[in-house]
Amino acid sequence: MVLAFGKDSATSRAVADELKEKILSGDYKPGTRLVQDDLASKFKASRSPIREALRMLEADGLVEIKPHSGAWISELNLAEFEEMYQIRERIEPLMLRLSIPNLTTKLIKELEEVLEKLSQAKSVEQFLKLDREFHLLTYEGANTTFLGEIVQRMWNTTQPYRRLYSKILEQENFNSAHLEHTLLMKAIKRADLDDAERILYGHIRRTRLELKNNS
Amino acid sequence: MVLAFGKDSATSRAVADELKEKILSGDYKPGTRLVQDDLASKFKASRSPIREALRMLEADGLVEIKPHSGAWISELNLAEFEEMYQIRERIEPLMLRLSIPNLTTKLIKELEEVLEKLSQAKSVEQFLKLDREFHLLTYEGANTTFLGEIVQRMWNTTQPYRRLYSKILEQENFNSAHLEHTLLMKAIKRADLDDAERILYGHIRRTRLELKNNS
DNA sequence: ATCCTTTAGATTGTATCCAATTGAGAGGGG
DNA sequence: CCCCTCTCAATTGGATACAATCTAAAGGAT
Repeated sequence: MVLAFGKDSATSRAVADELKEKILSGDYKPGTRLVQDDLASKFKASRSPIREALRMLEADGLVEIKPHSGAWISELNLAEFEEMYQIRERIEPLMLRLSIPNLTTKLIKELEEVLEKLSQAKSVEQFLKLDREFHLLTYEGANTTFLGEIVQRMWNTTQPYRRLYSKILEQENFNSAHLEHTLLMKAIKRADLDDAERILYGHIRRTRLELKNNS
Repeated sequence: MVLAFGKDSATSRAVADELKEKILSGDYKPGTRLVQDDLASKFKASRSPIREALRMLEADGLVEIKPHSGAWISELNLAEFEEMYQIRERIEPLMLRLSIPNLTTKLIKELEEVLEKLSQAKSVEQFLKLDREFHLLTYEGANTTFLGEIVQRMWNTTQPYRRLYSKILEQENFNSAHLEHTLLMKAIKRADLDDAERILYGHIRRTRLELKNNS
């Protein structure tokens, strides 16, 4: 074992975390085959922890395992991407509702700073990173067991594709996004649960439809 | 939605399926510790496939694994149970909307038969079984990749608790449920997506609130 | 040339052995 | 009497060896 980074010293967890990083950052691309022996030698471990790591990534939706055949980094077609967004439309507003009452002033200040940076983002890469940070921060107050996991999994698996599809979106989209983010911020600050839900729903929905129309 | 009882010959999958059955049927109860050696001798296999099976069950939300410590059958407290229902309120109406346009006449006939049996159910056990069958059948037309998995996972992890909590519900609850089921059936038959969504949302929500008030 | 069958190599699945970690109980100090 | 530390048995995590299975290329028949 060479890594020993994650929170528990288990090698399998460390391998899973490292692979996750590489997939989310776009380093490993969807459709890539993951061969256990290769990973084992790359991480200087045996295949046992590698296999466990692959199972963990499967649970995160990042990897697909076909029995007796192999493991591949999950691929989404446009229909599946749309499905994810439809699910997000329904559950992220709920998560936001559960979160807002528990947001501390410190978190709200942080949110405003991220929003400010987001409004000045120049590259697509930077926009994606800050957009993710902003939205996940708004959920920080939600004291949930399962919803947070589901939401995070959605963001994870769609991540490489947001990067891909962002390039086909017009500047106009980013303008709309900024306006919606600003409205969302205001609704959060006055703790208007219904309004916040509605704005977020519209925000995700609009993005989904723009993607559909531009593809 | 395809129920896809995995038909790959891997023993790890077989073990996972068998354990899943036992947990869902209430044979193995939440909180029970699963010791790898015991399972290995029980299934007459080595620990390797057992460990893989446990990882699969973890992905299904049926088991929790603590590093270097062990695996336990997932437990839900009331708050978590409520959270699950809140999630279901949001996503099952979506799944129903996606399903209805693709429901065949054969499926609708089947639905009506289940509904008829459901209205005559005498025992709690029978009611639970038929209720599950009815609802999951209404989703059969949904041609989804992820939503079906999420929904099924929700039904799975809450299963032992529906059995538990059903006993504290009044007869009145079952009457309401029957009326709602009938309304839902009608909405499905006339393919009224909005109405079907609304009825299902209310159905799940009412159940959640009744549980909250009676606990 | 195309399709089917065969077969060898690569890869995944399982068994077994050893190492690392946990946690419960014994024993000593406050 | 309580609490803290230490030790050891039980259990999980990882490495290695071997078996089962899949895949793709080669060869033969139509």
